[in-house]
Amino acid sequence: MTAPGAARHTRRPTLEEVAARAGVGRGTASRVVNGSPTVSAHSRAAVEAAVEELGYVPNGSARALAAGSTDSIALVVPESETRLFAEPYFSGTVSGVATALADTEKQLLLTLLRTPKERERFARYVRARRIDGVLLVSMHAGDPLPELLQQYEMPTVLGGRRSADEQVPYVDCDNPGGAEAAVAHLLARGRRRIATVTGSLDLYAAQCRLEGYRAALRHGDHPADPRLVAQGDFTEEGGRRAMGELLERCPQLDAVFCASDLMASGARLALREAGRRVPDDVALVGFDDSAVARHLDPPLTSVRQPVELMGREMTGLLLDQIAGRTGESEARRRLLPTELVPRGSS
Amino acid sequence: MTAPGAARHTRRPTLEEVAARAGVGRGTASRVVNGSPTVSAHSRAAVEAAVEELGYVPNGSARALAAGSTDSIALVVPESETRLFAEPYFSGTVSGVATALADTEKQLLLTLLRTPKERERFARYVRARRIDGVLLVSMHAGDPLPELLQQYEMPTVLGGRRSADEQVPYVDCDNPGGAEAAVAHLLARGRRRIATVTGSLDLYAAQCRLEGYRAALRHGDHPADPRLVAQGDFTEEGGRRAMGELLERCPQLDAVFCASDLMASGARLALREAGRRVPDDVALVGFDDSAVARHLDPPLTSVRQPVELMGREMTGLLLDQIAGRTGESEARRRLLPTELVPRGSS
DNA sequence: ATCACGCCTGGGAGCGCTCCCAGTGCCCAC
DNA sequence: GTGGGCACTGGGAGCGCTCCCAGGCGTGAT
Repeated sequence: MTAPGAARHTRRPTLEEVAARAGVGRGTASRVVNGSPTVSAHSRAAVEAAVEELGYVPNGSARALAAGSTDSIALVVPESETRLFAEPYFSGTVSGVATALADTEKQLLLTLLRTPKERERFARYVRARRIDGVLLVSMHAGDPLPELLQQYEMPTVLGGRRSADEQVPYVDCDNPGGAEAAVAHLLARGRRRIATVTGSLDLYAAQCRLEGYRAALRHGDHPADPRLVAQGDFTEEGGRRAMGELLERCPQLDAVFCASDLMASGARLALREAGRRVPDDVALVGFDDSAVARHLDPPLTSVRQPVELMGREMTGLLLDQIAGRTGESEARRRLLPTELVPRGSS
Repeated sequence: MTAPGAARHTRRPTLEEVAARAGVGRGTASRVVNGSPTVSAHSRAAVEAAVEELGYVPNGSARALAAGSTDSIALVVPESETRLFAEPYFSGTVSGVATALADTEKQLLLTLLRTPKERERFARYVRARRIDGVLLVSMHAGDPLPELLQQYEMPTVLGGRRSADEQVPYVDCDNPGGAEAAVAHLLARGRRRIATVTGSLDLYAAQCRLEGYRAALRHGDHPADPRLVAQGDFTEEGGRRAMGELLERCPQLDAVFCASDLMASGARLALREAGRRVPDDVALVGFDDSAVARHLDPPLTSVRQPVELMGREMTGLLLDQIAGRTGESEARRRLLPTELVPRGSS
């Protein structure tokens, strides 16, 4: 955080003034400030000195207007901030994005869309070209925002698809594979009556995890019993309630795969209330590998998503798009692997 | 989220084009768009129709350049995103700020400052006048950022003071009072050997809560025993470790006031490991009244901060500052009350 | 000497808005 | 009939930058 000594003007200096002081033209000054190579060493030094003495910082609005780019991108979360802050997925993504942006001049804006009013305002913000690109995270199946952004010709990357044939560039992780690995792991441990608590099924990720659960059973030549499937909503309370239903419907179940750690934590509560021991009576597996998983008693086996990496990849795709480096469609979507982390709960 | 039908141009329309279509001058068109009252009903209608037909949205950069304001404010968190997301304080603040901004045209930018590099970039962003004001949350005692922003003449409001004689406008809550109420409550319940786990003492809030603890003991004519004070760091693990120290130093303690719920949760773990029952053997009180408090077993008595309200107040002060409505110094700082929420742990 | 070519350079022409001033037209009072 | 006031309007002059074109000046080939 540098605070140039000479910067105590009320009016901030303009490029013109820098140029005058350096004894060069405005064009040359601009070239130096923007690192153009076609400037003589002499002029460059003079301008750099003037910039330093005057404490010059280019005016962002003017630059944006003239050049047509704002040097900022938005990370948009169409959720109440409660969920945002509860889930490790978001924090990891933010971290990855910030890391990828670290050696750019681009600024990250984190925007919550909680109400229709906020959505509308954001739409206006986009149309007013206040940002260069948008990262959309955790979009629900029918959400029209991505298409709206495309219509406005705003570069966009999704974190998580909305459906199998997502048209907008995206980064996603192998949800079915992760879920399948988790359930296969339970089968390998000799569990036979394996239940699942799903997430809100209007999220494609939740559907995929359910699909992975079913695939594992299929591949293990195991009958799928619809009574062993209960719907949660990615909250702890939802997990608890769903687990309660499962215990009522199928008291003899011996394992549960939950589509998120938070729900697994809720399920753990319900199991405790019902007097079931984990993992002795019932094995438990979650998804996300969040802090919750490590803090549970016993520690929760979980499926790790490479959230940080996803954030970085999303940023990469977006920067490509902004720069016009839009390769073939292959390069506009990315699928990252998940990994099972076995712990005491299974 | 409106998507005007006629908006399918590649080039977005300018004010000039709107004016031409409406058959008025640029000035009149601008007046209508900005809601100036001195426009005839006829012109207004014509311009509004043209805006609708063309799908006109004013260009933010041009507006910012001409008018000198960007219609966006930043909420800055100088912490790793891990802490940001773990603490209810932040989520409440974000919510309050967003609410206060809801019927403004201002956009909220959430910015993390994790590294010196990011701080520098943010400083440049501020100097480039990309935002109209800054909300700073959770600043450590010696942090120079607020002074830097003042030097850049950027309107600023702090969420939480850095010291007793904070010069920058701020909103804070009554930390000493809350802590004192918590400890007085423990005394009233007949506890006699009351320990405390403090937060990182480079945060003024942590010092205040410790001060409140001491004041309560003083007012209760109770000796203060330095062995009953252990330093934590606002994390769960820190709370656990501090509690361990306390149990070792003073096995006979019968109550603990923790400066945050997260630390109380860690303390709970340490107590359980040591075979102490809550509240029978040791009463436990936290601070924040977060979700953690309600989920603990038994539910945690805690001190509620009006976080949402704090966010709203901060925003109010900032908007006043931006609009130049800076009243006397009284109006530039605000202290909000805390409230004890008794639950099963005490 | 002449010309062509490269390297640098200055500054005009915008970018799309807001601000403001000088009108224009109209109505009412004298 | 004249003057003053009011309601509304058009468009010039910027805001501070980037883009780009025309030109100056040296160098080497002809």
